[in-house]
Amino acid sequence: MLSKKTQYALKALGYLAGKFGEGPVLISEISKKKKIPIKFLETILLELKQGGILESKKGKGGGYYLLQSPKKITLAKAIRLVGGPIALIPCVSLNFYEKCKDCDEATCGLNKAMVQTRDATLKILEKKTLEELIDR
Amino acid sequence: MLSKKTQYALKALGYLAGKFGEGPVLISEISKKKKIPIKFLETILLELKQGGILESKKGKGGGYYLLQSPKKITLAKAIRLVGGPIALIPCVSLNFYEKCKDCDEATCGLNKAMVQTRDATLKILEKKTLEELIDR
DNA sequence: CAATAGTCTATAAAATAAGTAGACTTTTAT
DNA sequence: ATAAAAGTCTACTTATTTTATAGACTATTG
Repeated sequence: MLSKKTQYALKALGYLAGKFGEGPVLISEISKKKKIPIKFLETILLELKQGGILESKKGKGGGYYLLQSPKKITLAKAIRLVGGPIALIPCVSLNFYEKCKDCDEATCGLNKAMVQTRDATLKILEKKTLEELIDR
Repeated sequence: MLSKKTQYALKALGYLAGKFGEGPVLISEISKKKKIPIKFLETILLELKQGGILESKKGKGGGYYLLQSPKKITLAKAIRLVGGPIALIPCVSLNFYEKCKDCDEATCGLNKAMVQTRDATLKILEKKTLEELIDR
């Protein structure tokens, strides 16, 4: 399951995607519209900024905005930035790999099954973009 | 990510799958071979028994064993018994569904993307069985 | 220079996961 | 019968992660 934090991040990004090209959006506006606790949202947006997909502006007229077109940012990328692994077990994660202590990956049946699961998931999450998250 | 508990469960089930038809297997044996803390393993096996895929026998010569052929038990079933949802968000889970507070599922883009992800994952996890987890 | 709005540091509360201890029950073999 | 084996049950404890909050600080604008 995705953490609440990751879900908040995706909702916030969806909102920003809908406002792409319209200048900075207030944290407080996103918080209200998407019902995300504002302080928690602050840290999430900051993380996304440090991850390179958002930019911000301080002072009056400031806020957050997407750095690239929503079409250019995949869900896989967004999830990894705040939520970590997409794979179901560490020994099968591309971006957060950790070796299994007690099993040989070459012969481990669980490993094989999880690789396939990961690939199937990624095939979708790397095709879907933030554009798909815009409210209609 | 699957919890450690779920991973332990799958490893234990893989071990039992390899011994299918050979009578009860000691908890302590599984614990040693699969390096799973024995007390934790006890609770996991009990849960799997209550879930209907394992049976146990007490007393000398006792232990745990699979109730059906390893081929008959899918990974999806095993994961759900101990680990809960396979879907990435609750509003898209078949077995652990929870309604979203603030979004309409019919129009929510995230919902759509997650339904597809879930289906892709399930397609694999419902095909793979415990047989695949047997050490070679 | 005052108001606005994001940033940083620090912490706290809540939930979940992981693991342990020990008494209890059932079964088997002697 | 009875002792040993082996799973069961109840009740904790500890650790980790998640979620959330407070408040001071910094940058920008008019």
